[in-house]
Amino acid sequence: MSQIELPKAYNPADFEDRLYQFWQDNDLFAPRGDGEPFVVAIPPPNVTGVLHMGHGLNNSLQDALIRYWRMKGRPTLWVPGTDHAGIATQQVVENQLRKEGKSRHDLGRSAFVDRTWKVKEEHHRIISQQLRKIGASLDWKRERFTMDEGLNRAVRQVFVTLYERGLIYKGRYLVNWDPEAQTAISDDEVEYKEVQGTLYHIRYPFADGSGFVELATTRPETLLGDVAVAVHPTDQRYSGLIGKLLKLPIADREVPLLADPFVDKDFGTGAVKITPAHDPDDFEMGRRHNLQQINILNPDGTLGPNVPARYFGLTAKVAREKIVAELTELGLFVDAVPHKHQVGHAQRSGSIVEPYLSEQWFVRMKPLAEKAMHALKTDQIRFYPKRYESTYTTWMEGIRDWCISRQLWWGHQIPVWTCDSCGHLHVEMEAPTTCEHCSASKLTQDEDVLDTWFSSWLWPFSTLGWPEKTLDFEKFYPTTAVVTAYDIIFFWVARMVMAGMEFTGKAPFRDIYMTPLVRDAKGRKMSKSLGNGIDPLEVVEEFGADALKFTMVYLSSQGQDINLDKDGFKLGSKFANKVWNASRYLLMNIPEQGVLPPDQLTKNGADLWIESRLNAAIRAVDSAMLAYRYNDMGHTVYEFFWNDFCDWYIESTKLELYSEQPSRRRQAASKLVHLLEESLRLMHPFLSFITEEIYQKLPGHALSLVIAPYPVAHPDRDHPEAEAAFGALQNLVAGIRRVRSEFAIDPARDIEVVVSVEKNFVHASFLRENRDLLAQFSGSERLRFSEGEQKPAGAVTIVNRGSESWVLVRDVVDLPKELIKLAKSIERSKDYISSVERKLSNQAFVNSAPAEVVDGERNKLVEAQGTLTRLEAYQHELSELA
RNA sequence: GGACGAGUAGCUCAGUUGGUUAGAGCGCCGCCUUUACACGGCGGAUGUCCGGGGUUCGAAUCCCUGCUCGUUCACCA
Repeated sequence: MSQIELPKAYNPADFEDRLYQFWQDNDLFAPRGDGEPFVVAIPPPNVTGVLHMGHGLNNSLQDALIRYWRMKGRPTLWVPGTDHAGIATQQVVENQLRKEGKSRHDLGRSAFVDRTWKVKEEHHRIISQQLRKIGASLDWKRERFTMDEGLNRAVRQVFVTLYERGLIYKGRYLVNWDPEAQTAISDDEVEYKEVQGTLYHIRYPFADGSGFVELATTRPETLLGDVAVAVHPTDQRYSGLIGKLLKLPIADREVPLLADPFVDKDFGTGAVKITPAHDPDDFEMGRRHNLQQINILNPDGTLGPNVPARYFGLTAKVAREKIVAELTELGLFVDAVPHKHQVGHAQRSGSIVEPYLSEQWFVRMKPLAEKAMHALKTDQIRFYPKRYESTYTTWMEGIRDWCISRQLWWGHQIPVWTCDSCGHLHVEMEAPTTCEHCSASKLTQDEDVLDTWFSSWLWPFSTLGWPEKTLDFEKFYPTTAVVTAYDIIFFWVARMVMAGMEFTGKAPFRDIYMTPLVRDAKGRKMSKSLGNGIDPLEVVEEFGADALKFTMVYLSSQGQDINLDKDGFKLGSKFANKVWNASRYLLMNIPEQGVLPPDQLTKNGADLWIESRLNAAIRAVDSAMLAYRYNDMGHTVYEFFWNDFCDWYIESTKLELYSEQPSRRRQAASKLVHLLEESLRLMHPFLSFITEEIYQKLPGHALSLVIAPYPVAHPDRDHPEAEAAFGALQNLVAGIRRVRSEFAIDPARDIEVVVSVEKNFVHASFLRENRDLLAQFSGSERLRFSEGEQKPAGAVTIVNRGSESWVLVRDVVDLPKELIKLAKSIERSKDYISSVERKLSNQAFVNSAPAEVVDGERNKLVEAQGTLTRLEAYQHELSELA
């Protein structure tokens, strides 16, 4: 029969690239057809680097989703794109320059930006290549970049609109300052880490020489910016002293002692120094008391203006030591005690964040957050898993204004122009040529750029053409789902909902699936510094893209992080290998007279059983998809294909496949081909390349699996009775196999088995009809059914529900061993029976449990008692022998 | 300090509304190179479902409590 050959070894590298090219050449990733679209905008990777395993996971999961819905027939679109990643990308270029001994200022803004574009191009090329390698079915014609012309327009439009709505303002505030990147960053870009610091106790003398106030601080160097000392108004220790002046050492200023209820009486000495320009709390307190703000830092974090000359240019660390030394000399230093506290670090550069006074642009977030909360309350968005709702809500409730200006060159320059003559502000889409106020023609654009997230938060609609009313926007917005890691809820997900609600009046997507995080085998976060990351491309090279995707799907449960080393991908690779080999086997048995159409197939018990199992698998995948339960999808197809289809169904057909009669061979082979074809469609979202490669070899195949219909569960293929009957057959076979294994009977040796079935056992006739199958599976050509005969002496007895089987292995029976095992089985059986009996004799159970549960227990009891009877008879017989 | 999550087989973890004699993958043990697959087949062993209470006819599953880990948010100098 052998007609079609597949290479003996599964080698994904042989066909993956070719197939991806084929898919692209035929434009199969473009949305097609009518109906409700299914749309996902890719979380745009940063053009700073290359893809890491987080992308591997995330894009594998999206691809499975996209391919499934595409096969389901919905117009399906997955929009590709990348993010310019302001600080990160600028840093890459600055690091390059540093190696060349230059700074960005040596190049100048425009040359620097040009150079950054080149870095962008290079990384972009790699990233898009990588996404193709892992098989991501993105519609590349629609690819976008956060700084392409269309998105620039969207960004400007949003800035101008927010400004006009009074939601953007400029102001001089204390912001988080990254002294390394020398830019402001938002609150969300600050990561607090616990650091072992020191609490310094120091004294400030009263100006009139009447003693001193002792206070505690972790940052003595900020003394140079102090403008007051505060205590709690009801603090007895300081009553009567409020309002007196203190002489600030070193800085030689006089500062007042104030009362403010914010101060905690129980911390330190109950007195706190106030540095409004360098501490958020002090900033607030300074405003309440109308205090001066004295900035003492340069943009690079060294001490700068407003400090004594000997402190100029010192780093905070050095200045701190110097201050402590000077205070000691002055006799004002009391003590230094170890103190753990939280210190903010910049997410990107890792440097310690300085609260820093500067003029920045902010977005007023409360009104936006309210709309975004409304979207959740009205079920316009749904989180999977649901518990992330509270993360979202909590953040929205505590929202603070968003500092959006960055002192960088790489990014969207702020669309604000100031008139050189009169200082009038113009917030416009395009550069104005004359001042609307004084008609002067010289205007200067704000030098700063916008936070990267100010373009990312528009992603679901800006990529579809907004603010233009494009066909894509009309048809594909709002999108359906966003798939991303949970650590990005604040930065991206929440803000996208805000932007969607504010600018389009709609939530930008309905479903929010939070992926797990990939960690290393020890559960640590993968990071460059630890060197424990896994390169998804290496996984593709070693195991194939299908192995990558299948493993990721199989291991992604609801919200549980995945611990994995590279060997973990063997899971997917072994499964793909299994699919390969089973398919190879079936392909070499394609009937030479051609595959029979489904309506000419005659179905036996095993056929009905596998059909029913397939139906169940399809339903399980369908419901798992709706709930984003990836691991369920993976387990379902794995178990269906491997356990049901390969281990039982294919094995069951061998009898037919090797039959003397060509018609029987053709029947069996045809059924197998149809089932294989349907299985390939079932598995295509999870094993895209291998299923396509095999599908392309099937007789009568269509253009591609990518656009083939996903299998549908047909009620007329449900056969619960066939499933139960086949289950009984499987149990019987397992029993015989166990005996074979336990008695170490050579698999090649034919044994004699006699099966005695209870007359009224529901599956009695099924078992009899499938004698040949039982014989085949149990390796017993001579297997027969007893016709009222007695059990032959010395046979091993296998007790099943509704039957017992006698295996004639007189010579090899190890009586003592067999008796021990039997005793164990009997004990277990008795325990079980008594537990069921207890249940059934409990009136409360019988009365309150549902009838079907009670009936189920009754049936179990009857069966178990039958089983026990047979076990005991066997035991009796064995003891006679012994 | 708050919130959330986790604690189930040697390891990594499933276990959806309470009702299975508690499962998977890997690992381990035994047999088998049976004409698709040794990345295989067949069989096997291993669990006070973290501890303690409670609700219920019935709890790995619900409630309370304790312990241990993790994540995240938080202005305490």
